[in-house]
Amino acid sequence: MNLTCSTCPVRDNAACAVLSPEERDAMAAAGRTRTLKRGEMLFAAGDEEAACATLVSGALKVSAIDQDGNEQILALVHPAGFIGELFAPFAHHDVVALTDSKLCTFARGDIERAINDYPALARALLRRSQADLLASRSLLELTGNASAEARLAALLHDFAAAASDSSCHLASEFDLPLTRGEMGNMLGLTIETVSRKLGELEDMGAIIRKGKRGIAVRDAQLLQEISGR
Amino acid sequence: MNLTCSTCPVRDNAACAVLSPEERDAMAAAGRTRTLKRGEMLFAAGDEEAACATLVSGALKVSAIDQDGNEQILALVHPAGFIGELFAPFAHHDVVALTDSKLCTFARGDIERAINDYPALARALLRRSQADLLASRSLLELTGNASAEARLAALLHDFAAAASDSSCHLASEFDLPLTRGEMGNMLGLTIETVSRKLGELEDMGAIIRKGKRGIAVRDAQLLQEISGR
DNA sequence: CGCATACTTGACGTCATTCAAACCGTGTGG
DNA sequence: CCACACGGTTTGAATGACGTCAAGTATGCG
Repeated sequence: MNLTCSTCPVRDNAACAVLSPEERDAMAAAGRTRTLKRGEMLFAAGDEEAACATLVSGALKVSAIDQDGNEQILALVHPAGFIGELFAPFAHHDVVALTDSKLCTFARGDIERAINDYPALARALLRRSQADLLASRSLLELTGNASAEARLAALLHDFAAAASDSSCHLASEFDLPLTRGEMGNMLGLTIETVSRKLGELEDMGAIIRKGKRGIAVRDAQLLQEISGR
Repeated sequence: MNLTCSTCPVRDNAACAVLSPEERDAMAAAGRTRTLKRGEMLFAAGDEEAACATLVSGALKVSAIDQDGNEQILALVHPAGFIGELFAPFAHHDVVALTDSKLCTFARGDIERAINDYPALARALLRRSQADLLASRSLLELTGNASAEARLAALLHDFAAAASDSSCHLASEFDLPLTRGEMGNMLGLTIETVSRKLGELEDMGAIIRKGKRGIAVRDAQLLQEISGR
């Protein structure tokens, strides 16, 4: 399917926002939209012709599978995020949809050409890459020393912040984008520990579980204190 | 001190290698060399006027201090590496010299100007940033699930690879660039655990400790197996 | 309705941490 | 030269947090 940037929900936030209208039209001619259902894979570790993409809606996970078959989630991708290892000969990680998602994909060659032709695009991607680097290091910081409780509290805090439209306060209620197992894979914990600690956070009065995936923040202050930041 | 690119040991590998001679001269006029002694800080988390820099020789660590005062090492910087958060209003992490180091520093404004003026530089920094991102995710992968033994084995393997001039095999003998405590901070372990596991790796025949910091690789194959990759 | 998938809960084991003490190499001052 | 203090390291024993194994409980979907 061809791209229709004019109605794109992330056209002001994605990397392509820095392009002039003419430049964007040229990119749009090279790109294609693609939809992924929950669980579908965009590309796998080792793929040589992994496309690049901007996420338009939905959510993705970037994960690695170790030699025992355990998945480790390395990053989440939110709308306007860019996926693709530009200078690597093959993909290092799997990229999978967490929810039904819409993307705007480009062949590697087209992106490389665009980076050369449009300096502003290179700068925009550099900015995104640095943001991804910071996010990756935050996760590293979190999984490095913190207790299971603190890790989970921090993750919930992040989700609540991401689910809120305002950037300054938390959503009071939201749905978890990840299963217990995925949260465990992200934080270096087991399903059982995640489940138990969620219960304890509820007992402490920080959150309330609403069914399987729903979370209501009862005491944001407390949640933040437990997370240790 | 002014820069003398012609004798710079990393002039073919650092980001500035992509510049034309004239462009590089212009950059050199804006930059300054700086030396750091072991333990000296380049900048601290929160600094607003953190300079950017290319590491010429030595080694740096990028680390965060949590609210209990524990350091967590997020990344190591090797010669030709670039340091600096280009788009952040302030530094998020500390950067400290692990050994006596030589850098080539630039004011943030000068780097930003150069990125705008020289598209090739933006691309080179993008490439570096993506490499840093991969490194950060590797560390994440390592500290996520692996046992203390596997983490340490992987770290030693990486050091042995970094210490070798050839990119395809390990150095058979090298000095640890980090103290036990720093290795622990990097891997999410305590000093005591690092010390014990080093002993066990020696008992298993994977390595031989030569004094405090020296390591000889006795069985690279075994080391790799223990590391689980 | 019945199966599958995700989640919860409990009992128990294990690995890394914690606390404590001793050890080593190096530099310093008497 | 020796004593000694200091930082980094090693070693031991006890504790505890999280993992493992196993059983049981929703929730949803054909």
